[in-house]
Amino acid sequence: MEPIVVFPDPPPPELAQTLDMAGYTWVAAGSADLAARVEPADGWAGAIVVADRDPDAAWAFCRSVRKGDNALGPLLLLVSGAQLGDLELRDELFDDFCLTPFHPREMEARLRHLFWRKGGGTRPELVEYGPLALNLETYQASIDGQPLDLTYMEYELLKFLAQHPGKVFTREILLSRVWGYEYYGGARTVDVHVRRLRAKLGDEHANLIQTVRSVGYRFG
Amino acid sequence: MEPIVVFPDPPPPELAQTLDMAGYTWVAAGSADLAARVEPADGWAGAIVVADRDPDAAWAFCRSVRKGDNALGPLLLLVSGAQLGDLELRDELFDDFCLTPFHPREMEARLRHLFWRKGGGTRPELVEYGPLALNLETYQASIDGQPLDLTYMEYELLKFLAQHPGKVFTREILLSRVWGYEYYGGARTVDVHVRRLRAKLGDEHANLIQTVRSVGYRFG
DNA sequence: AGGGCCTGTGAACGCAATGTGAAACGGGCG
DNA sequence: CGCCCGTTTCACATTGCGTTCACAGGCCCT
Repeated sequence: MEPIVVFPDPPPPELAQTLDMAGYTWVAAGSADLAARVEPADGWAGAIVVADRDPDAAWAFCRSVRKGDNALGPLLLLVSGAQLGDLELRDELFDDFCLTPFHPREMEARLRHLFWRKGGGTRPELVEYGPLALNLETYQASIDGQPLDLTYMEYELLKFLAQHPGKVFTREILLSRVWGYEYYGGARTVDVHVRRLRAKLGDEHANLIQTVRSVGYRFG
Repeated sequence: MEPIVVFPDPPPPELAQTLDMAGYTWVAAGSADLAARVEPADGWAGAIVVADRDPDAAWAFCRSVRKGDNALGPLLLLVSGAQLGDLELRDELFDDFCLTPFHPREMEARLRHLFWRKGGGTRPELVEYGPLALNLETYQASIDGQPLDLTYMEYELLKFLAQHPGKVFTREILLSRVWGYEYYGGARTVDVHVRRLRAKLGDEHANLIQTVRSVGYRFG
């Protein structure tokens, strides 16, 4: 089995010990860049991200590793109880989570179950909503079966919105979740991307992205 | 959302309480037969099986419910730490598990994540009062199920009032709490917004916002 | 009944939030 | 180096809606 990539470097000793005891091979990486550089030819089996120490760095790692073109295996988060609320908007970033301090046997069980699920049923990684379909593997979007020619940011923005249909997001939230936490720039950038998305969606479906005045945008 | 089926009947009180608090509708079933008999037309949203009391019965329930021709939603197990080993050979029976005693917020997070993975639908945060419902995530208000087209300030004012039913607020208090502490403007602004709210609520429900002469307004 | 408050009502004003077009920026590639 | 594409920023147009005002109507007290 390919190794698991673990963030951060070094990981907490109890995590390292648990992984060793359970017989997993793993490699620690201090950043997504590093993880990509030392990635084995056949990819990582999955990732374990410790998020209770430096949450922002952990989320950034998740995002980067999930955006990689390689279809990364399951991603398991390690969070503190106080972070449970933070998970709400980040469902797409992880497959399972475990509270710290964790019981080694619980961690083992979760990892085993994650990898079992991975091997058993390969699901088509799709986001669908009405006539819209986003293929997360091929980075292709289509509406009514017609492929859309979206740029990277357009695709990412549409994906994020479509993953939370109905929910309203402020421009600031969108900037931090789609562009990245460290992004510092004008909020009007969002408007412009929304405009181009609407144009590419066509008159008929432009209203898939709705404006909520003095709040933000909503999909659906 | 369709109800969740819970085993056994009755479930542990803390589980029932957590589900209620999180806003899920659920039905307890003492056996798979019973669960099949009372199943709604559109199926169960998922299942929660408490396995720490009577493991054998719990496994039997899982097997039966999984064998049903209906594609049951996610199945979440509730197990004790001592049972972690038992999970190893039963990966196909469940989608996620939670250790007892469980933290309500962990349970909520797992349920949300399970249902998110299933269909993208998350449980909305609502403010409800009689026929009125305010969805805090989508910024949508509805009365008797009919959506209301409210502006931002109308929505905010109605939300504030509905969050404190029965309580009377002076115009000054409303201005400071809804508009903002630093707000400096005429108190008649409140009147106008109340009027438009009443108009949009319709004749039948206009009295949801009551005038308390020479004091202010009250909801309910 | 009458007068003083208080609230409801309709319309108009003005600003702030958003839409829109185009130009500047920046990085990758030939 | 210069071109191309995607992104960001800016300036301007537009419109939605929050605020204000004047007046009408109702309630309560004397």
